[in-house]
Amino acid sequence: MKQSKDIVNHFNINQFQHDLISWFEKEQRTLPWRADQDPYKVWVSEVMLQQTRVDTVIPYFNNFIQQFPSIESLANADEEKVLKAWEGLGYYSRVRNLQAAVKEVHENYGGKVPNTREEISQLKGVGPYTTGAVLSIAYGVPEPAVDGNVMRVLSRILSIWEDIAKPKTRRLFEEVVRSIISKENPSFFNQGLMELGAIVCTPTSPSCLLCPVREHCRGFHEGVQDQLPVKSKKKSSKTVQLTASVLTNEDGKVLIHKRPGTGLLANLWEFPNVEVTEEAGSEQEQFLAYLQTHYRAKADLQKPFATIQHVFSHLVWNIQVYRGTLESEVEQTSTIKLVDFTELENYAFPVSHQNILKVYKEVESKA
DNA sequence: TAAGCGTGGCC
DNA sequence: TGGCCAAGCTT
Repeated sequence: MKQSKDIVNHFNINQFQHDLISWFEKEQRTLPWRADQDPYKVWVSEVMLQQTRVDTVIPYFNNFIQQFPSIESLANADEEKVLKAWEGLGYYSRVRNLQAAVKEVHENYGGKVPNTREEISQLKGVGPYTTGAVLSIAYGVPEPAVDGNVMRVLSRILSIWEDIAKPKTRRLFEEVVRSIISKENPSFFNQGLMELGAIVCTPTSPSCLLCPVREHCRGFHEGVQDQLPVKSKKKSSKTVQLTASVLTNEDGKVLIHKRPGTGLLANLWEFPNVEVTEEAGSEQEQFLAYLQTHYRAKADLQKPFATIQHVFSHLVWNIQVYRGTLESEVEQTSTIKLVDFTELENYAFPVSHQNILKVYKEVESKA
């Protein structure tokens, strides 16, 4: 691994800072979280933007801030409503961690987001990137905020060939940023690097001819910008077979289940479902046995009305979906509910189960 | 360190 | 169309 000192040797730091920040001042996009530097709003936006596109985040951010405009309002909010506000955004542990961290700020920091690396980085869900982003953008502290954009942009500008998929490489880039960040305007420096990655120095086909820091770019001068950054591929995902059902009782109410508080889609609601295997008898038999043990419910299953595939980042669900009628009473608990269809909108569902409901309604309307 | 953790858009 | 990608964090 190279040393960051060697990497920035002969690099015109002052001119680079000036060119980058001037460009950002002129060309930055108008985004809702840039209206002010309220540390809480900066924080919320940074958490939402983790692994998520700007265009996707914008409506979620506006709605979330409208519902929970302050540290106090989010600290006191019902978790069910918080999850509902995050529904469809993915990586749901982000928002459970955010609320837990906001509660800590409310209780232990007088409702003020801490402004030191030591304090803020210890909050739940606040890692190295978010620490640097909030410190630099909200408080003007010259800390690195190294995300995928920054690694791509700097790997090209400085011709760095380390594998950016490795955790160790992020730490190298943090060292590099520490050695070139503007002490006068760390906010615009960090945001400028990210903005450049988002609209000019894109993953494929970077617009080098429009780049404000082209003169500083070793990758461009060497004609290797398309080979950078180096990023190893991750393993392909597994496929899981699931059987699920929309089960209604004689009152027309539907059975829903709350997922466990840890792991995939934690604390979200779903229609009853179980993983089925080749060996353990027919798919339908396995599902009926599951209903008996998990819900103490008997049901009359019709034929599957849909096959839904849902692709996650690390796995694929193939879901056979049955329509069915409950033939016994179901005891309701904190994780098992019988609700009217019109009430489903009060519960947060993963997209896969939103799709189950959508197809179910389409089939019902035709019948 | 590697794997788990969502979703939608893009070509 | 399936793989890749997008302002990462936790364990």
